[in-house]
Amino acid sequence: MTAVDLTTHPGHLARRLQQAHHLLWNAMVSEEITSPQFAVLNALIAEPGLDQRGVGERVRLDRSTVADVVGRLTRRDLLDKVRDPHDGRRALLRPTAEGRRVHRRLTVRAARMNEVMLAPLADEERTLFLGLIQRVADAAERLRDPLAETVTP
Amino acid sequence: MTAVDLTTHPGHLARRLQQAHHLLWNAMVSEEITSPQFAVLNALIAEPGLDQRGVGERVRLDRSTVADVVGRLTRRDLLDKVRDPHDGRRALLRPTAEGRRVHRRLTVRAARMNEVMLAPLADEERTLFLGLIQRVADAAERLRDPLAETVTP
DNA sequence: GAGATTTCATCAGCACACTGACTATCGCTG
DNA sequence: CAGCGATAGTCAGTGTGCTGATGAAATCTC
Repeated sequence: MTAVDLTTHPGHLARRLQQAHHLLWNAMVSEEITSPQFAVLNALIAEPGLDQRGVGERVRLDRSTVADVVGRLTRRDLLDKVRDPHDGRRALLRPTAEGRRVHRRLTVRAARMNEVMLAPLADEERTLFLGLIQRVADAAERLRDPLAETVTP
Repeated sequence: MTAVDLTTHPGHLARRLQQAHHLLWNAMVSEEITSPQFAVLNALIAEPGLDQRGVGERVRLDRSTVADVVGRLTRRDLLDKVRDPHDGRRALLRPTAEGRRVHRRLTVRAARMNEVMLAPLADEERTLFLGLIQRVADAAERLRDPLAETVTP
C-alpha cells in the first residue's frame, strides 16, 4: 500500500540509463568489444605501460574487474601484458597494433552513438546533464576515499 | 595518441553513477537486499499478484534477470510464488508479511540515501537531474520498442 | 639485514544483466 | 477438436562488478 515512485530514485534511474546505453552500444558500436573494454583500451592508449591498478584508477574499476577485462582483451590480442622487470608484482599493459586499430574504429562509432543517446536533449542540456552526473558520481567517490583531493596541481 | 575523454561519454558516466549508488546503498540501506531486489519488491507491493513479465515491465528488467531476482526473494521468504490456476504459464507473485516489513524499513533508509546521494546538487538541480536522466532513458527504451506510446490515458 | 607492513595481482563467490534456445501452456482458427 | 502460433518461464552462456581471502613481491623499520 505504500509503494514508492522509483522515478524519484537516482539509483534506479542510473540503472535504466546504463541499460539504455548498453542497448545503443550493442546496436551502434560493437557486439564484440564492450564499453568497459573500450574504456580500458582507451586508458592504455593515453598512457601505455600502465599497470592494472593504474588502469582501474583511471577507468574507475576495481582490481578484480580490471583483471577480467584485461584478460579478455589480451585473449583477443588487443593488449600486451608483460611482467615489470623492475617490480615483480606489476604487470605492464600496452595496446597492440590491432588494439589501436580497433580503438580508432570504435572511437568514431562511439561518438555517433553518444549523439543518438543525447539526441533528446538540447545542446545546453547535454553539457548540463554530463556535468550533473559527474558531480554526483565524484561526490560519492570522495565519500569512499576521504583523500585530500583539495588541489590537483 | 588519440585517446578520448570519457567524461564526455554518457555511458561511462552512467556506469560511474551506478557504481556510486551501489556504494551508498550497501553502506546506508542494506547489504542483504540489493536495489533491484527492492525495486521488484516495491512493484509487488504496488500491484500484488503480478506475474514475472509484469514485474519486468514495471522495473525494466528482462525475463531472465527477473527470474533470478525473484528466486532470491522467494528463497528469503520475502515473496510468495504460486502457479496461476487460470493460466498454467503464469507464476503469480505477492509479498509476504516479512516482505512488507522489509520493504517498509528499506523505504525509509533508501530515502535517506537518496538525500545523501543528491546532496551535492541544489534543489532545482535535483529535479532537473532526475528529469534529464529519465528523458534520455525513456528515449532509448522507445528506440527498442517502437510501440505507439503516443497517448497513455 | 631480518621481520613487519604494504602493495599488486589472482581467485572464489555472489549478484546483476543480456541474448538465444528450449519447454509448457494457452488461445485462435479451420 | 486438432493443430498452429503466441506467450510465460527456464536454462545455458557470457560479461560486468563487488567483497574478501590468498600469495608473491617490494618497502619500511628496527
